[in-house]
Amino acid sequence: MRTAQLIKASGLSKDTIRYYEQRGLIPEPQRSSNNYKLYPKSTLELLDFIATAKQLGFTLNEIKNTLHLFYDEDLYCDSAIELLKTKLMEVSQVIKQLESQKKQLQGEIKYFEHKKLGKE
Amino acid sequence: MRTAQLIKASGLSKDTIRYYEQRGLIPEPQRSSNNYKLYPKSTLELLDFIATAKQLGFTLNEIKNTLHLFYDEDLYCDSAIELLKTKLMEVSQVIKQLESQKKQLQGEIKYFEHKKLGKE
DNA sequence: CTAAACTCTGGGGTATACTCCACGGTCAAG
DNA sequence: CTTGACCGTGGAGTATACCCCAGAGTTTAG
Repeated sequence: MRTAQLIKASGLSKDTIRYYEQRGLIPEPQRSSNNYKLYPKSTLELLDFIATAKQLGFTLNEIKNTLHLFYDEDLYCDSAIELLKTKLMEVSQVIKQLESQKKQLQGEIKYFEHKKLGKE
Repeated sequence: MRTAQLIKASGLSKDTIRYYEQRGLIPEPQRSSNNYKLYPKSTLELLDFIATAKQLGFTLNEIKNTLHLFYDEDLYCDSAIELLKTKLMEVSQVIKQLESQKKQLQGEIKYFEHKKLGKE
């Protein structure tokens, strides 16, 4: 498929696709005689894989290091599980930090509300 | 106080302080005859204010727009409360997103663990 | 045949919060 | 008087994930 089709099918912009190419997330496509890019179907699946991984909180770099899971998914349940668990811990960690931040914010709000009462 | 003292007292690097100056978060200090910077005490308090606001999740831009609260704190309980509540909602929102992300991750892990069992 | 649509490339810009480097002036100690 | 600590400046670099623009070739519809 050509660029336009891939754009439509993936929902990504040309620049994003190009960027992924430059970053080595998707393979360099073949070219037709006029130098237009010709993507194999697998690229679309790969873009979906990337989108999913992004949703799960993986960065493009992390995804790049995980591409073997896409190409050889069946062989690497263990690595996949490990990666997912690591990311799960990271996410949980961030949530914890944010929860603490939330508490601090609530504390500050109380402080100012109290102060305000004192003034009235 | 001179730069070195402010660095020690605030725990920030010279570059960070300079950056805050450039961004307009702290006022341009006076200069001694040799062109050395001379910070008033208030700058240190201001840096503490900034540090607190950062901890609460405010960006430098947001903090900059909030500086009147530092300079005139008593007069603006309402604005402070409003800002804090807005930020609280933002943080809560991010937490929600992360919670959903966490669930997705747990789902993926289950999927791969199930798959793994099927193979054994 | 021409204008519009499609495609390619290189390169710059965005936002965030700094860090680091190099060059040069200034000041205190020995 | 020299050496090292201190101070100042401008400007580049970092990481992330793109977006936007301009210039130029290609193809398709009318």
